[in-house]
Amino acid sequence: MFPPSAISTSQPALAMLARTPWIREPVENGSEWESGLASTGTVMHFAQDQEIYGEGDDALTFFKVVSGVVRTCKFLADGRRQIDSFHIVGDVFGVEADAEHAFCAQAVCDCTVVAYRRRGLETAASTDADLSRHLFSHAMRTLSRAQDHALLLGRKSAIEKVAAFLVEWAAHSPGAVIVSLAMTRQDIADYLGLTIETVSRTLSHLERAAIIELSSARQIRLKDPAALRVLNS
Amino acid sequence: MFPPSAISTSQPALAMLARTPWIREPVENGSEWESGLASTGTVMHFAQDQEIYGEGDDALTFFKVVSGVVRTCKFLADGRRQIDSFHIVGDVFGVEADAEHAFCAQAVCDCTVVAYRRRGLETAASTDADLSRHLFSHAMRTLSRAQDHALLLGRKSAIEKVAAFLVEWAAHSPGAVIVSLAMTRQDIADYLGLTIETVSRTLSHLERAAIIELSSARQIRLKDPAALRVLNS
DNA sequence: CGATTGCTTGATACCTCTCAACCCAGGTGG
DNA sequence: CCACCTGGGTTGAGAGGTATCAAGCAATCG
Repeated sequence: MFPPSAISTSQPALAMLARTPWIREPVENGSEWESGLASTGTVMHFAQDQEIYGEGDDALTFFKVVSGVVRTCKFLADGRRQIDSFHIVGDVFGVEADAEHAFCAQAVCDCTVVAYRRRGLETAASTDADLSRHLFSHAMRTLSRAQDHALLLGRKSAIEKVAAFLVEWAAHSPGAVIVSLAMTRQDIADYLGLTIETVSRTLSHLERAAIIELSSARQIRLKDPAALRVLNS
Repeated sequence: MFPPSAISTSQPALAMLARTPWIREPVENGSEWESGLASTGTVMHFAQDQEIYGEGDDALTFFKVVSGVVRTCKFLADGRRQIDSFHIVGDVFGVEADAEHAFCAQAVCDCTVVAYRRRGLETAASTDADLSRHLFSHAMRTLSRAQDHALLLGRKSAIEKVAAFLVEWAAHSPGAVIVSLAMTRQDIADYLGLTIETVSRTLSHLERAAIIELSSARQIRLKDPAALRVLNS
């Protein structure tokens, strides 16, 4: 699961992360958690496309993104892939109810994560009602995203899917004129249930319609965000 | 939300339901819960296609199916529908993290449910670690189903989708030779991200391949369950 | 440089949708 | 009892959207 090279035992002071107040980063002077979680987070680095954990691996740890982007995905026997979610800074992933990870997690680009021991979370949650509420609400938010995603996959056309993706991804950098994509067309396609060709064609289509502008393949200017939102039905 | 006719104040002794030990049915002699939840479950009946709650309704209650089948679904602005899940006896639905229901819930056929006050669950969970663990695990199981569903919607062909549906639904009556469908072709189509015609054609196709036999439209004999499972990749 | 990788574009195939007709079972009313 | 109606389901013909196969382009990297 963890290539030795990926593990860093150092615990630098990390910038405050906004998303998950119920999980603190390891702090400079020790490994105690504000929430009372008596577990040490381990900072780890992964290179692009490196696997963080595989589908079916023992779920002994869960993770929080410090920098970069992580994707979680499932595969069919013949290799077809469905990306469930892209995780950005502050996002927690790999929390499971079962003993095994239901997904595989990979680095979309070079990234840094903190790994936490699952046992620590579970024992802490059993006595800390507040933490336990946070855990539940994390699960429910993840669920809600998965359900919206199912609506997209089951009932939206290619152009609606791509528009939804752009709107969702743009929300991560509010106010920005240009959206920077960390992932390849293949990632986008596997997230939206399309092929790379259809993604590419659809982006070109949106550009011809003067709704977006492809400064480069990964740099997209949203010229008409309202039009994109309309496509989200 | 609740058509007055649907509410029954009587609380008959209900058969023991296996699925959710963390939520008991109201018992004959009172309304106390074994789990310590000090809230009364209200037995309610709904006719086929009747709405139990709508998308965006205040999530003041959640439900457990006593008999019949319930579907939870979302809609796009133009009416396209995606069914998230079919709920059968013992299933809990309508548990939310937000103030509002994320879905709409409707009766697939005439059915009976018990409605529970959400507040009761929440206050009980705040002091009962075990209940709170059950709540979390319920959320995670629902999440896991939603994620498998997303893989199906995004990456499977029509025949694989239908096969998956039959296998999943057949699992509800293990050992049975004939699978009884409670839902219409439209329900199946909206669950699988297909049209009714494609569902119908695919079932005919499976029948011609001697994998199933349509005793009637809603009664399906699985002649070759192994073949169905193979189609699930 | 050549090789590689990611992306775009074109031609064509094919799967699923759309539109339409028809069938069938069940219910209703004459 | 039968004619009729209705709703759900099936089937066919054709259209259309997305996939597939293939070629070419640009940027990056040995």
